[in-house]
Amino acid sequence: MRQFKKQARVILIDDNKDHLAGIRELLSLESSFDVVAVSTSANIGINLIKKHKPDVVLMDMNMPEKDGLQAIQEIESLNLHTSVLALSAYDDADLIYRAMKLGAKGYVLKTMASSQLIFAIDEVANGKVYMPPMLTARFFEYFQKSFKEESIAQQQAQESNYLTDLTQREEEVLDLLTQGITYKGVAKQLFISETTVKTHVNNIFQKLQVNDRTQAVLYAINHGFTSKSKARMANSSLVSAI
Amino acid sequence: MRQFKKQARVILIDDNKDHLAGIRELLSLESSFDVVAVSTSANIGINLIKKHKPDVVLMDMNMPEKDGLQAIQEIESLNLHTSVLALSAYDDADLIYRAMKLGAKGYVLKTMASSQLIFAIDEVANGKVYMPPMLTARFFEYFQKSFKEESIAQQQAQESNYLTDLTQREEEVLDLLTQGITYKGVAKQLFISETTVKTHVNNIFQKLQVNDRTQAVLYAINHGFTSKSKARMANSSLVSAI
DNA sequence: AAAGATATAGACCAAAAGATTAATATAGGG
DNA sequence: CCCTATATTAATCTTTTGGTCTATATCTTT
Repeated sequence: MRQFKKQARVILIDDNKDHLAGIRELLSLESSFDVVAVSTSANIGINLIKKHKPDVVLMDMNMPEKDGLQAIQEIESLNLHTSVLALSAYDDADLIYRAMKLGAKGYVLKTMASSQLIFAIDEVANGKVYMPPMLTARFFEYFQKSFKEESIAQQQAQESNYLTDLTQREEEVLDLLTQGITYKGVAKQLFISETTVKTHVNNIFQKLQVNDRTQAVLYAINHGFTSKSKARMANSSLVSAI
Repeated sequence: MRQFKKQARVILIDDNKDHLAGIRELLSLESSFDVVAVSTSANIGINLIKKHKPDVVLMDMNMPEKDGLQAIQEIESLNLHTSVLALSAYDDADLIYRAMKLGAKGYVLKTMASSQLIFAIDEVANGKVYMPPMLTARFFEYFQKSFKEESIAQQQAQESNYLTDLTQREEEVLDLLTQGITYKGVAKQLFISETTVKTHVNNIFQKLQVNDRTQAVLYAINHGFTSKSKARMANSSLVSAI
C-alpha cells in the first residue's frame, strides 16, 4: 500500500509531551516516516514548518496557547506543499468542519488504531484527503444541518416577502435606489420626471412598510433582491467565519 | 455486519430501464432488502415515496426530465424518515457537493462493486451517512477549493477596505446607519446632538469615498462590516445556491 | 362600459440629509 | 510644558428626501 518515492517527512505538533513522544515512538517503530521535528508549541512549530517544509504536519487541535485552527490557517497561508493532518482527542463535528474548511487534508482521532494513523499520514503525504468513515459521517451530519437551518431561514425570509408586490417599474426604481442613485439620477435614467420617481418611491415604501430609502435598500438586500446589474456579488460566508 | 430489526424497504429511481432491472436483480439475489417500488421517472418516483415511505431511495443523478438534485430537494422537503442515496455514473465533485448539501445521506457510483452498494444502502438504512473514501476525497477537494476561492475574494475585498480608517465613534455611527436609523435617532442613542452626528457621517463619507448614506451602508455591507448588535445574521449562501 | 391597476406628473410642505466651517478636548512627541 | 495631530463636538445653510393630495393616460379585466 505504501508508495512514495522517498520517505515522507513529518513534523509533529502537540502540547502534550507524552503524546508527542508516544507518536514519535510509534512512527519510528511501525512506519518509515522521517520525523524531522517535533514541537509542543504551535508558534515554534510553524517556524519549524517554514524551515523544514515537511510533507505532513500532524497538528493537535486542542492546544492552550494558540488553537489548532489558527495554526492551520497560518500554515495554509504559507502556500507550502505541506499537508496538515488534524489530530484530536474528540470527534467534535464543528471542529472537524472548521479544520477541513481551513484546508486540513485530514482529521484523525488519538483513540484510533496506530495502523489507521499511519495509513492516514500515508494518504495525505501523497496529496490526498483522508478522513475515517466515522468522522466523515459526523462531518456530513453537521454540514447538512448547517445548510438545512440556513435554507429554513431563507424560506422564512421569503415567506413574508413584500418584494413580490412591486410592479415592474417599481423594481427598476428600487434597483437604482440600491445603487445609491439620487432621485434626479433615477429620473434621468428612466426618462421620467423626478416627481414620478418620488411617487414610485413612495409606493415602494408603502409596499415594503419602510420609511426611507436606506431601510428600503436594507429590506431589498435582506430579502434577496438582486438586480440585473449587480447579480455578481451573490455569495458570502457560511455559518460563522472561523 | 447487517443489523436492522427488519428488512429495509427500498425504492429505486433510474431513467434507464436496464439499470433499474439490473440493480433490482442484484438486490434480490445478494441482499435482503425489500424493493417495494421502482420508477424510471422522478415525478412518479416521488409519488411512490409519498405512498410507501421507504427507508431508502436509491436515486439516479443523471436523468433528463427532472434532475436528481431537484428530486432530492423535494424528497427532503417532505420530511419523511427516508434516506436518499444518490447514484451516479460519474464522480462529478460539484454534483456530489450539491447532492450532499441538499440532504442526500450518501453517494455511490454505478461502477462500484455490488458489495459496496449493498453496504452503502445498509448504512443509510440505519440513518447513517455513507460515502466511499474516493468520493469523500473528491468532495473535500471541491469543498476546500470553494472556501479558498471565497477567502481569497474576501481578502482582496479587505485589502482596499477603508472601514479600518474609521474611528471608534464613526464606527458606532455607521453601525446605527446600517440599521436604517435617522440622524435624530442616532443622536438620541449616542447622547450627542444631531449636528454632531452629521459631522461624523460626513467624515465617514470622506473616508469611504461615498456621497450619501445609502452608498455608505452598501459599502459597509459589501466590505464585511458587522456590528456588535447584528452579528446574528452573519451567514448566507455558499457558492451558488443550488 | 365600468372598475381596477399601473405609470405618469404637478404643487406644496415638512423633515431629513448633506456641505461647510469652527470650537473644544485630548493624547503624543519634542 | 507646549505644540500638533486627531477625535469629538456643534451651528448654519443648502439640497434632497419624504408625505399628501390631485390628476391624467393606458391597459386589463369584468
